Formats: sequence, C-alpha cells, structure tokens
Amino acid sequence: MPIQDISAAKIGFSAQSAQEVACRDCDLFQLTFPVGVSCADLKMLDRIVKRRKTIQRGQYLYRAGDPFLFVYAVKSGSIKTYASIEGGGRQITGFHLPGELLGLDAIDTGMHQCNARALETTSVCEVPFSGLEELGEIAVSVQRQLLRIMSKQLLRDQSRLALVCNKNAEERLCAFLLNLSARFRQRGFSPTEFYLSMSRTDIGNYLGLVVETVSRLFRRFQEQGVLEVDRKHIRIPDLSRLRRLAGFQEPEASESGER
Amino acid sequence: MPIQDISAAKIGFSAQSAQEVACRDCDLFQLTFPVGVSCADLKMLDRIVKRRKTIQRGQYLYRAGDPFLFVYAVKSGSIKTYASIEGGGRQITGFHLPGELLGLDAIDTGMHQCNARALETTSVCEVPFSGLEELGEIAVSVQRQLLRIMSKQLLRDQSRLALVCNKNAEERLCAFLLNLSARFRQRGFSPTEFYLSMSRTDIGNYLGLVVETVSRLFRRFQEQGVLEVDRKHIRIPDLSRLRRLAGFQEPEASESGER
DNA sequence: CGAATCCTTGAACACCTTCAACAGGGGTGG
DNA sequence: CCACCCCTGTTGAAGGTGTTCAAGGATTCG
Repeated sequence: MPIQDISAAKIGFSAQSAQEVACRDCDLFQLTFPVGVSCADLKMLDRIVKRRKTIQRGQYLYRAGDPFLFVYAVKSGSIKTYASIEGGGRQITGFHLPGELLGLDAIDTGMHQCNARALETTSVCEVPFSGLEELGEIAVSVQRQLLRIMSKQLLRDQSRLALVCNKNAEERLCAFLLNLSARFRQRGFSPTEFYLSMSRTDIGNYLGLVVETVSRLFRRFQEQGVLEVDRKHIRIPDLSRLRRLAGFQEPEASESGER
Repeated sequence: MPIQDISAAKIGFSAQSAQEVACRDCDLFQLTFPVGVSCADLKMLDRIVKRRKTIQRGQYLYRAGDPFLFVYAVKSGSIKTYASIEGGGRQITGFHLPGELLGLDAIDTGMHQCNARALETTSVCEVPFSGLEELGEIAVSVQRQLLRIMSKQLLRDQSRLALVCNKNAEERLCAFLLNLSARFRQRGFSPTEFYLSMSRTDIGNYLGLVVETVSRLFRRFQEQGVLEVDRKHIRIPDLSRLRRLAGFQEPEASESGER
C-alpha cells in the first residue's frame, strides 16, 4: 500500500518519503489517547505540538551537544541517530521511522548525546519538552505514557544487544529486516516490500558488521531467493522463511537443572 | 575500604556483601532529594519504601513473566538480570550494584521481561511502583527524576552496544572493569580493588564473548601486570593503563568532510 | 569425600574482517 | 549531453581474532 509498484526505471528516495503515518498510528498520539486524557488536555497537546518541520537528506535535526529542547516524532521519511565513540569511530544508535519518537535519551543531561540526521527528505513534529512536562503536571497519564515509551525503548535496546552478542552475521541481518518489516506493518506500511533509506555502511554499523559482510549477505539472500534486492528496494517473498533464517526457533538443548 | 586485605585462606562472597551504600548515595534517594521535594513528600516516600528484603545467592528477586509490582534498589550485594532469547540461550542485561535501581524496564508491559537473580547475599529496598506513581501525582519532580533515571539507562545501554560493536575482546573487558570501577567509586567503594561477584561465564555473556576468551584475557592481564587477579578478587594497579588498553584515546584519522 | 559447577588451557577451525581493486550511480560543471 | 569526480557498493583473496571442541584442574557444597 505505501509502496506502489516501482518501475524498473526510477527508484528514488521519493518512493516512500511521500507517505505519512496517520496521527492515530503515531507514538506522539499514543502519548495521550489510550489513557483517556480529557478533551481539554488534548486541545492543549494540540497547541503544544504546533511546529511541523521538514528537513532534507543529510541535514541534522540536532547534534550532540545541542541543548535538549524538543522531542521529535517522525511523520514521514526517516532519521538515523548516531554517537561518536571514544577512541574514534561512531555508533548508530537507531533508525527512526514514521510514527516513532526520538530525542528522549537527552532527558538526563539536558543535552543531546547523539546526532540525528535525515536519511531522506523527512518531516517531523516538534514538541517542546517543557510543554510536555507542563502538560504532565495536569495529566499524569502523559507522564506515565512517557515512562512507558522509554521502558519500551529499553527493551528494544536490550534485544538488539542480545542480537549482536548471540547471533551471527546472517541471523543479525535477517532479524534487522524482520524488525523493519514489523515496524512498517505497525504503522500501516507494507511489511514485505519497503525501502532501505540507510546505507549498507549504516546497516553494518548498526549490526556490528562491516560493509563488505552486509553486501555479501544481500547477494547471498538474493541468490537463495530469500530476498529480492534492487539497491535500496527490498521485497521479502516469504516472511516465515526469513524468520527461520533469523534463528528464532529450535529450542534444541533441554533447559533443565538451572539453579 | 570496602575490601580489607584478604588473607589467602578465605575469599568468600561475604568479603563485600557486608558493605552497604549510604542512603544518600542511592539512586532511590536521588529520586527525591536533589529536586527539592518537600519534607512532607519525603516522609511519604519513607512510608512507601518500607520493605527491606534480603535474598541469598542464586535466589530470584523476580522472574520473567512476574507482574511488575516493585522497583528495587540494591542496598548491598549484587544482582544480575538476564533475558531468555528466542532460539535458545540467554543474554545478561545488567549487573546491579549497591545504590542502583532495577526493574524499570517492566513499566511498559506491566510484566517483568527479565529474570533478576542474586549473585551473592543481597539486600534490597522494595518500592511499590503504584506508590511511586501516587507520589508522582503529588510531587511532579519524582516523575521527572524517574524519567531522568530511565534516560540515563538508555545512554548506558547505548554505550554498551557501542562497546560490543566496535571493540575487540581485550578492549571490552578493560572497559567493563573500568565501568565497574567507576560505579564502585561513585558509591563510595574502592575503585581499584573489588570483588567480581559474577562468574566468568556471565562476564563473557555480558560482553558478547565466550568463557574461554575471558579466562585467557584475565591470565594475560595478570601476566602483563595490568591486573592482579585472584579468583574473583581484582586489583587494578594502574587505572590509566587500563584506560589506555580500553582504547579510549587516539583520535587518529582526521574526521573531515562529513556531509 | 564425591558430585556438580566453574575455571583453565591447548589445538584446530570458522567466521568475519582486512586489504585491495573495481564497478556503478548521482551530481556537478563544462 | 558528456566527462569527470566522489561516494557507495561490490567482489575476491588473505589473514586474524575469537570460537569450538576437548580435556583436565580447582572450588564449592551437600
């Protein structure tokens, strides 16, 4: 649905970036709706989330060191966040798709620790954090939802860590694609056909692999018929097969006698 | 200070577990104090944080699937949390030392996703989360602190991920020890001499390495004089040397022309 | 004291990385 | 429109780091 058939001729960034999530599918909306915020509060939220912003590919939404003023929700397009690591190099901390929030890891220091950069033409909703806190004083449920969102983020990070620590290159890439697939599905996009707005290098960095490995894996998946790859355009013919390759089954050894 | 000289004869878990953090050095206390909660609120917190609990080595504080009722602060001893991963195996999500909170990753689902198990005789403060939320309605600052603590946790996870993705085995172990060192220092324990309450297997799992590798590294560090290792007892003769080995310097290649 | 677990050590192997070279778009400017 | 350049991606061969497998030693606890 989000991706129409793409002619062989033109595969560009615009292929998906034009697609927006509906507000009801956005984390920002979830912040208030499901917990029964009053109508008046909703209006207030509406006043607070006034600003809409569009940035071009390669532009920064914020940089490490910037004061933490806003929380962002991706409306369309995508954003990558990455941190410089001591001793050189950088680490991608996340890819943020339509409907997802970013910036919350800056709450503690009041300063952004990561750089956030658009992977394509991207439109975001900008929410002053102070306003959100203000709102929180009135509607405790907003604060509570904020906690829930951060808690969810913690779980995501943990599962990514488990991935990098316990799975080999093939399984990691499969899990990554399945993750994207699920997120697209959740926001109303196609789970079997989508656009990878990030570079192969970024994917590698995200998964703890080098570019070459990622490239080789894509080729192999293509050869084996697991994926249909055309540059950044991906089609997954058989999700369950991909799931099998990700190593998400086979309990195997008995788990007994654990004291 | 926390570790007296240990005679060659008896090195037991009791070596450190007897040592408690002072309340003022505990995250739970930080939850209220630094933001100027009123005296009445403090009394209320005191009423809420009534329960003190002690568990023995190997016992569970909670298990995955348990309802999320309490947040815990480690008073003395240590706790490991780990998750089972799909496809078999498990992943250690954290080691929790005196003064540190755990359990917050269960907020979202209302159910614990991890198992929490004592690594030695451990004493914790048990705080009903509902009470904390209740308190939050009165003192917004408590909610705010909760957000900050979770935000800090997010950053920790990110830096751990960066470690596993970008550093080799040697650097990872060094960084791990330095991390422990800093946390002990922060809570008033010796940063250069401490007790590893977790097994080598756990350390490996935590760092994305197998036991054998960890074992070999400890031996090498011992040989090179970087560490003095006696079972689970560790002494760091030269912190800055360890820092160098962790690869926390040498900017090296110029970081120009990034668009 | 014996059983179970944890830790250690060695040797062979595998997976991924490193190094190197080239192909292919996309953009710019002539 | 083509030439050119830069960056990203691809492919191959060699190499290294950490794993796997196997066995033995140490420690703890009943």
